[in-house]
Amino acid sequence: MSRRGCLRKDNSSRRTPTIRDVAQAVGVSLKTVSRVINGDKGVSAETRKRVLAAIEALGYRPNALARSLRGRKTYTIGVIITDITNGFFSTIVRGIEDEAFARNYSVLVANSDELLEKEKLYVCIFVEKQVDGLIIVPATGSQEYLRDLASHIPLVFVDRPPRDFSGPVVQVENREGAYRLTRHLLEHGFERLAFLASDLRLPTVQERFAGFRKAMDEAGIVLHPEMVKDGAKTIHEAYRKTHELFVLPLRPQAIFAANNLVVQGVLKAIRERNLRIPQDVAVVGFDDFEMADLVQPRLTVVAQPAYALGKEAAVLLFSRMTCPSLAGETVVLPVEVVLRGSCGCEDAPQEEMFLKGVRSST
Amino acid sequence: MSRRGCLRKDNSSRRTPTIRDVAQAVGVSLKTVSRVINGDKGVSAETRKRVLAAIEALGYRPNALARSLRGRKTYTIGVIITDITNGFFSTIVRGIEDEAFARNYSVLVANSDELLEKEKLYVCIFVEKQVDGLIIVPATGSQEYLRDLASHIPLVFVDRPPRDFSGPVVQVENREGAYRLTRHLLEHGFERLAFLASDLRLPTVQERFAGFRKAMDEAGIVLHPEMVKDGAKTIHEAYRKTHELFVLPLRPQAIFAANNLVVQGVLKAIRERNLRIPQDVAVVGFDDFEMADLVQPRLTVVAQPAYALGKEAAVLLFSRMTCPSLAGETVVLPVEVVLRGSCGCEDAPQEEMFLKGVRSST
DNA sequence: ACTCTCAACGACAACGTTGTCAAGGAGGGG
DNA sequence: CCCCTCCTTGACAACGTTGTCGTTGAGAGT
Repeated sequence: MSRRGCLRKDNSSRRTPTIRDVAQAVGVSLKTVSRVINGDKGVSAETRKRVLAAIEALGYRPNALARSLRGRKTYTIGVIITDITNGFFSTIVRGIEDEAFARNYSVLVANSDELLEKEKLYVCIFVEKQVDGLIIVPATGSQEYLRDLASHIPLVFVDRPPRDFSGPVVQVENREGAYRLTRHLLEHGFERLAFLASDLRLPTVQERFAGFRKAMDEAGIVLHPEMVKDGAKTIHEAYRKTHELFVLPLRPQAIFAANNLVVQGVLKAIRERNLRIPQDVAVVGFDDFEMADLVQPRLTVVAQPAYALGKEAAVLLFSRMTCPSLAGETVVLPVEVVLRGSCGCEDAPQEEMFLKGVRSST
Repeated sequence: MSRRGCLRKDNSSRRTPTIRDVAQAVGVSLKTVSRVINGDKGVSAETRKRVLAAIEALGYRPNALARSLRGRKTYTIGVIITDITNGFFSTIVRGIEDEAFARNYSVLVANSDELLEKEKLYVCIFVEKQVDGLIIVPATGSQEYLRDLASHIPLVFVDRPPRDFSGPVVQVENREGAYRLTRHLLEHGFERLAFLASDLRLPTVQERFAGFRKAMDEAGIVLHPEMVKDGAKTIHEAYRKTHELFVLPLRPQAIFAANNLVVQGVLKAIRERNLRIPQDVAVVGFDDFEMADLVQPRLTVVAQPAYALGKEAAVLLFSRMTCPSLAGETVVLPVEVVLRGSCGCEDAPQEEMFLKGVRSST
């Protein structure tokens, strides 16, 4: 009487329980348990109840990995932005996440830091992790490397179109917004306008510059090269570039800051120089943010619908995931010029509820 | 001559290639290809070269899902914060993501919106997705539900300790920071201090309030209940609560805003009332952020090392992942009181490089 | 010539699910 | 009584990897 056959099928050890353990406990097949978990029909009420009880008792949790491997669907999307720390991008991510959450999807996030290599690496990692779709804020450089991938996995770009590659993009009216804002500046009578940007190679920045330029051209104003500054990728760099602007023999009368980081650097430099806004120099920015409303004077900006940008990108991605035949659409969201004090307008904060007749006390 | 045996093993159709396709192409076993992919030894240079060539030719990419299922490791961690839109949390996430990236890990993020149910749901989803670890900013409520989970998966909390549950936490000196800042306010001679918070049930807020209170007690100042306001979870709510503070018969001389959102609401209300800071009312905040430096006067705050908070949490998580025996540690990071103008101090912005002798021009 | 070692490689099972197909029994209609 | 249908259930394979173990053959040592 050997001990052969005494198979060590001891499942009692501390291991996270699987569907097999549940089946064994109830005395049914794997498939039956699977059916209960997925709410499939074809299970008697009696059996279902027993299976559910066993699941509860054992503390069984389905393994999404196995499910995904089998079902070829991970319910996960990848999001690559340049830097989550930037309020504009974190708001986009929030828009995406909310939409994903509503559809039972999770979100993998990555910061590319505007580095193409990092972007590529993350794309590779996320693809290997079998994400069901990818939303990308393309870094400077060529997105040509995505060509092959695009036919295998749904892809959507946000904020900027990719380079050397065409795919669905969700972006804002950069040109139009910059054009309108610049015109407004010109209507105030300013002529020496400076344009300060993070990176003129960025599509968004190019569009904004085009709008800026168009307004200038239409007004017949010559734009001096030294009034256009590039490379202000951080607040500090923007701050430095602003100072450079002010040591010029002909100082700018107004500064167009091409994004939210730049405008903060500009503000900092101006404060340091004890210049008054807008009397000594007017300032406007592209992209609104909470604090733009709280500095003195309040900042005039082009407000971008960052949250909607993310949400629409997600909506577009999901629609392409269910119906890949959709052609590469481009969605352009409207922007709004928000006039406050920094452009030279008289700043009239809207009265809010609590001020109805209460303004008295100092 | 029947057609039996003519098995339809046609792998040429457009399907993403697997390790099997590579093996077939080269004429070796699955295992050999696997070895090449993983850099295992036991493969001749010749074979390795041919396998690599086939991988390249077929555009093969390993499937991380299958790998993870087999290897019981996903190289993914889950991060649950309350709202990525809040600069404090997005910076924490950045700290985590950088550390994860350095270790070849990816990050799943989720916003709980301070809703316990949402937090639970995400924990459940992430666990099912087999994340290797979890970093959580616990929402208000009890984290007791994590008790069972904690023995199965490494868990680290950031910013706040969980309730009804003990686990490793990475947080800042809330009490100490608030205490020091409050003392500073008292040294300016203010006596009627108001404390405005998002939610007094939050551990961080409780600690900050305790520090605030301690300073007040030590100074022998009675704290009137109406000087403590709760429930300012958004900028707008903080704004409203601030107005409430000002219709009181005895208005506060200084306001302690318990977080970065609150301080923005406070600022907005004060602006609207045309009060001067700090002459009419002083303002200080907990948590520093870029714009605190740009409002007029600049904001005096307790600066929290948000990035380090995230980074340390990740470091702690990874160390627990490799060595689960580690007891539940608590890491407390130091804070710094940053004196600027809003507390009543004379605001002296530090001279920066560009101002060396340039200040002249107006 | 024989054994021994070691490198190179492969067959097989397993990770935890779910889709496919088929079986078994109950019930209804002729 | 038989056939057909429907409901419930289960066996098996497959998803794409990798760990275990076994096989083969070349070369070294005696």
